[in-house]
Amino acid sequence: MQRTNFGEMACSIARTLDVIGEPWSPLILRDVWVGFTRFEQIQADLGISRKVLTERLNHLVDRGVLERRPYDRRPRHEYVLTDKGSELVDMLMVMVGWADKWLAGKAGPPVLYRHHACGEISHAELRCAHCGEPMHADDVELIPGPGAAA
Amino acid sequence: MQRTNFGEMACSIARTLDVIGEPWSPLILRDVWVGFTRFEQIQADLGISRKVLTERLNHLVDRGVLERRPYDRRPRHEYVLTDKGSELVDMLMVMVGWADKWLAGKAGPPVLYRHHACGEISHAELRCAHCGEPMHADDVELIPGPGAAA
DNA sequence: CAACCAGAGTCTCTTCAAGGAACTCAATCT
DNA sequence: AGATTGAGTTCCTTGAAGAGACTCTGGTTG
Repeated sequence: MQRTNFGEMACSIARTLDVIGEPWSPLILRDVWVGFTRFEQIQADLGISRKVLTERLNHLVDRGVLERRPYDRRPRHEYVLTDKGSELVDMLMVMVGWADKWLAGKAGPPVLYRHHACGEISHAELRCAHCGEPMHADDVELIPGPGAAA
Repeated sequence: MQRTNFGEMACSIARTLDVIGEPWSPLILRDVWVGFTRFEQIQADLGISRKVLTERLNHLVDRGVLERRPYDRRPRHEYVLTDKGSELVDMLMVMVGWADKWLAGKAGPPVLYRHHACGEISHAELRCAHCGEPMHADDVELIPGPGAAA
């Protein structure tokens, strides 16, 4: 789908999009996260074309986000999140929080999240890794980093 | 691009993807966030086709993520983030944090973020809105919510 | 006042990805 | 031996992305 090569841009957002920047990839990660780990399960759950699912899984494995793991002597495998992939789930949780606030409508959110540490139904919010205070769009100033374009 | 209608799925991730689920939209939001607010600026910065940029901007305005605002009596406008759009920037900050950790390579991150509250170079991390403890992929249990499919 | 210019699109055409459906292949169950 | 199942492949059609030229509107310049 991507004709443009986002991976080469000197932009961390573009680089992330090079890995999961078309709509199926986040949904595939979600499925693996919640326990749909096999090809047929994911295909049936999402209704994605088998061809596209094959491509996306290969891509995600290539990029080190998923790992293909045999669960039988037969040609049978399941897909599991690597550490790298697991940290992408943070992004999914932010998407969920946003959609639950702005798009859920009268029916309310389809899924709720219980936090193990406190046992409460909650959602994720962004905090500064340094001081712990909230960190949103207007709370930061952008400055060029070492990998900035020349 | 999307042949599949993600907006109708009972999944908050799919609903978010219906709004910004192809690769250009997050980059457009980033541009508006950092101050490229006019059509020509965004087009030149991203190298996106004018046709596609027009489509994406209209879509983002339709969904209430951006607002089209005249800055002259002539047909001249700029695009600004609404509150709804501003909260999507949270997602972009998580993408940035992930790419800076896993994809930046030797050169290091292209952009750094200084947090106004503490003045330090930092990045965003996810905390439970209820107890303030870290909240990642393995820290939550998913349970059906009121808007779950029947 | 005519000519020129800039911003913000629209139109057209080509190429490539998504969707859908049928087919393959290996190993196991009956 | 034949049917079944998981996990893909292959082929075809449709539609979105990309590139570039064209348009339209209201200033600005000579």
